[in-house]
Amino acid sequence: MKDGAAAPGEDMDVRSLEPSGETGSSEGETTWKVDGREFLIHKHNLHTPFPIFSSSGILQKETWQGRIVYNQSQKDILQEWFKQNPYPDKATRKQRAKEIGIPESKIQIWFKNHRAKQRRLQFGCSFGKNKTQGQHQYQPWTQEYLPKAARQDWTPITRSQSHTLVQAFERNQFPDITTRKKLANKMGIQEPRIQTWFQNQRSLHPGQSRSESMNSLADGPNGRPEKCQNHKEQSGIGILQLKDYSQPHPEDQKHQLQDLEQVDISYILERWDNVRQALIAKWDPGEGTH
DNA sequence: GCGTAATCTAATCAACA
DNA sequence: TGTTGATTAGATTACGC
Repeated sequence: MKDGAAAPGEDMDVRSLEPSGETGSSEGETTWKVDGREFLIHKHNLHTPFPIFSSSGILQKETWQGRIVYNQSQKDILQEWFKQNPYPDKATRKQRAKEIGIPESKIQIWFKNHRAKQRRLQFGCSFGKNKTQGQHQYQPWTQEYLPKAARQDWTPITRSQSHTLVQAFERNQFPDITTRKKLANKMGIQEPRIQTWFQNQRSLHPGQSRSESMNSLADGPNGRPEKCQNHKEQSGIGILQLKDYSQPHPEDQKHQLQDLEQVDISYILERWDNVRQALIAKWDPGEGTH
């Protein structure tokens, strides 16, 4: 854990957020000192009304869910279970999840990624390039473990729940983890089921692309939103990111920020707007606000 | 930079009305 | 039997070390 960084899924107390002045850097860049840490602000990041911090910053819970880092003992256990059965059914996954304190959906993801890894190891990187090959043709494990077609825990979705989901889908076909969790809590359905529902709906109703769901304010130089792939260069400094895949509309984004528990979002928005206005005046005096 | 958790689409299966 | 929730693979993205 880096100093000052929140643990995955853990919110910092933004009430202590206190912009303490800018420090100059290169042209079109400045840093915003917040609570002892520095956040880099790029000139082209100023036209979003809602600051989105990188994972090294404050509001991590945006598009990318903070990833779990399994410890060695958890990995050992998972690998041992994988040897026993690379396709555990839902009941088994739930049981395993309880035993090592990892959500069942994460167990499922781990097994899926591990199967892919095993295939790569066995067949090399070229494996999977030819999609005409049968889906289960190259399993490195024995036939007895081929995936069962068991669909346990069928989740009936009521009419009112469906209505809520459809409304959410119409607003945004690519809800982020925060939105999915909010929906899950609201409807009493597990978040992975929400995710599955949206995936199935996107298959049934292809229309809005992922990029179309992005905030129009977040358009990059080519009229398309910037891809969020600069984290590797950030190394310890937060960036107020302009883009977020799954924010279709500023109002939705505001609602999502408001949903961040324990966060006085009006405070951070107020501060952000002050900084933004000051920087726009500095960098684009003639442009004014958006 | 690499390993890998998380996410996507597409195909398919199977429970349910 | 059609609809729809669940699961899979492969590809890809992005985070942590």
